[in-house]
Amino acid sequence: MPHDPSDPTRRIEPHFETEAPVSGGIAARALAARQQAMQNAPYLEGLNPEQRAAVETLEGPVLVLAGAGTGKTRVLTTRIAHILTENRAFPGQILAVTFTNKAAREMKERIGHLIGGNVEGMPWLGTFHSICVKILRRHAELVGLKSSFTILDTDDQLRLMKQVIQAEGLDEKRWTARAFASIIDGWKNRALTPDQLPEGEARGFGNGKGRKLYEEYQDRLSVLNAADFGDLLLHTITLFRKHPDILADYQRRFRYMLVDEYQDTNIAQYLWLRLLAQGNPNICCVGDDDQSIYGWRGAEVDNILRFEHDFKGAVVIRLERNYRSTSHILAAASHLIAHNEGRLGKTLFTDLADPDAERVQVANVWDSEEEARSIGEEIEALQAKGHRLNDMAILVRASFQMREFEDRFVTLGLNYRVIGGPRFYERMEIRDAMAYLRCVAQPADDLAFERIVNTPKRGLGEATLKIVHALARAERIPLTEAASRLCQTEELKPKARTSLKGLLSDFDRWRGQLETLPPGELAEIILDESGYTEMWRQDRSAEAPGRLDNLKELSHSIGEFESIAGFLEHVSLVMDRDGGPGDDAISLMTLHSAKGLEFDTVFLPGWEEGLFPHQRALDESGRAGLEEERRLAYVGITRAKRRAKIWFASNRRIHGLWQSTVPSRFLEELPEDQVEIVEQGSGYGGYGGGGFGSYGPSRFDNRDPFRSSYSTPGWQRAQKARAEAGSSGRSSGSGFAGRATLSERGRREGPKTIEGELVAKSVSDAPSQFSTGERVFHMKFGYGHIATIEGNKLTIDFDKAGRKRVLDSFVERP
DNA sequence: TCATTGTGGGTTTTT
DNA sequence: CCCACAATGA
Repeated sequence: MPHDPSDPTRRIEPHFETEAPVSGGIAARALAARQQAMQNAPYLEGLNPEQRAAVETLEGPVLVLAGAGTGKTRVLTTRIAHILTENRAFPGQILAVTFTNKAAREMKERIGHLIGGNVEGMPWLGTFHSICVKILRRHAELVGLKSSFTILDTDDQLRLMKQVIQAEGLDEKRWTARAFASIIDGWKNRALTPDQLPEGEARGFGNGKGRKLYEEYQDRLSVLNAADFGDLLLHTITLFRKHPDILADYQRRFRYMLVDEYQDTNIAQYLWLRLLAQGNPNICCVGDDDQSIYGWRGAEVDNILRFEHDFKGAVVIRLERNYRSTSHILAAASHLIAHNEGRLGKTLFTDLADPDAERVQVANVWDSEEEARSIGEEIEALQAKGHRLNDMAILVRASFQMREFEDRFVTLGLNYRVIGGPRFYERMEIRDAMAYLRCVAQPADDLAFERIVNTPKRGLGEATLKIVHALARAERIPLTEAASRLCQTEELKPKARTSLKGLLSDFDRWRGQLETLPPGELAEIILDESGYTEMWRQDRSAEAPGRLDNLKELSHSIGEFESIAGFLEHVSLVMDRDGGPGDDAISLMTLHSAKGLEFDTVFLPGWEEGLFPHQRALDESGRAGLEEERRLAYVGITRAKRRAKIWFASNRRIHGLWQSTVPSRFLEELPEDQVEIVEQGSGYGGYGGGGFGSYGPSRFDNRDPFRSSYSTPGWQRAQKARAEAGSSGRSSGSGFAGRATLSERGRREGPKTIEGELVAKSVSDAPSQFSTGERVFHMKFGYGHIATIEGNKLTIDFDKAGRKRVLDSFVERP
């Protein structure tokens, strides 16, 4: 631990040596410290009594049940500040675990603010995984790895599993690598090593070969000196179990333990925590059982439900005072979540009286298209009243729902931002580039080698690779090693041999530059000399320029690291997405990725049976699945600070087929008093209007006279036709608001907008007047080049705004 | 080695 | 319906 006197954290360190004070006058000392803290601990000010209790109850197990918006992070960070200020422990004696890097970063930052200094001295604040890596690097040999082990990403895992499945001679279609990956994941989430698998489960996969495959996979990992994400926890648990001395060491070290988002822990994480807490009961878990939405990836709500049972003498503190939302929103959310049985029970409340507060709104639309249109109108109306797009979000259940909104926003010229989705480090070109770097920095990295050996094409196809593989496996040596041996022999075709030789000597040359060149520069050299950048420059496809940009960005960010190795370590654990708030834009994301965020206005579309709650959750997990879906709804509503607006459509296209839908049961579970049923301003004619305004057993029933009795495909087609006729008809009748906004922007005259929409529907395959590559101008997005054309829909790479899909009627030649 | 056709699957995602 | 991926043929 650093003891630099200039280090600002220095002044918060205790006066004692390595052991924290546990005995001898502790009571007196604690009292004195507390009194001092009460007097001059600004960080305690403004905490409500429950928060304060959560901060000050330092000894023994504590469960803080922190409802949405009740100041959970504040409690966690203040608690750490409190431990430090009261001299209960060194920074290095506090273990604080989070799930995401983002959460860890935020905590570090906020602690820094609280105690006024940096928190470099908190080495054990991080994600479960990063802390495990830290531990494993020290004791790697004890779990069959070398300290330099690499961490595989999902892509590498899949390829490895595929090899294992092939090696066992199984049918790859019947037993896919993907399925195997999720099964192994499940095993690792429950901390099951191959020998611990229950017989039934072991037989369930791969014609009864499950255990064998798992063993093989683990074996391959260890030969590669690699670990997957699950291994990081699993190996640490194994380490702790097999080496009580090492465990005792960590138990002694961690005087205080804090866990964020405890409701998201899986069994392995729970066991990991329990092992550490056995030596020292000062564990504080913070979480909200009502926000447990990750059961499908191994999270055990039971962990939080059973806390008092698992940690004897636990104190449970409930944070129910909400600082985020209006009372209407809280009432709606509370009412809904009260329908869950498996919960510890909390009721959120707020003291903030807000006479202008809007009730939660529920609106019905004919189909998803009208849903998008109507939400678009609401957004524009709010915008006109001075609300910023940054303060609004659309939260969907499934990502396919996003497309309709994107299309709509593009037509409206409304700035939007999709949160989530494929991340920077998951893009193909970035993975390829990183594979090159891995080959150079880690010569034994077979997976990286395989990935790029023939990218760009250099005549090293399957045939060559097979030979290299055979030798590598026979000799148990890395592929690069096998390749270089083969270059000495006549086994390969001359062409392949020359090419392979060239690649290997490139690797050697770059390795020689590892020490001398700055990492960013070297990365660029590697990508250039390997021909990788050239490959994309030659590529005429629309994505190529973007990929080149990404590569540039990559070598730029490598420049910020000490070494390439340091960069790789960072990336394998910190798969952060880039991009901050940026311009004013509405956020579009799934309910899952909205957890932890908040917005003034939240739009919640798609509340229909089958979609939300999702049919598959019901089918696969029954009541537990339904409850998790309900928690997801709860998360969605509680994201809203001032306005929550829920939509459900009467018809939705599912797998290409139009289906009439039933309103979500969650709508019935909202409290009548806080909810307002809205007739869409966009005019909603006769459809379903009959059921509105009057509450009853099924207040959201559309009363469509046809729905219940007709469900043949032919009838559905007829309904669809009717919907389309209806929608354009409605547009002319009541779509004036939308059109006015458009023409105010000076884009098009009103009628043309409608024409545009009609055109979009009816003659979408008419040839466009534009051609690919042409430079065009768009009112909202500026200049750009046409990437692709489908009918009258253009995909354009804008200079500033990036790639967008727009209707051709909105662009013109410059 | 590449382009085309066929097939299957379609919820949520972090490390 | 639409996308991604795998097998197939030139």
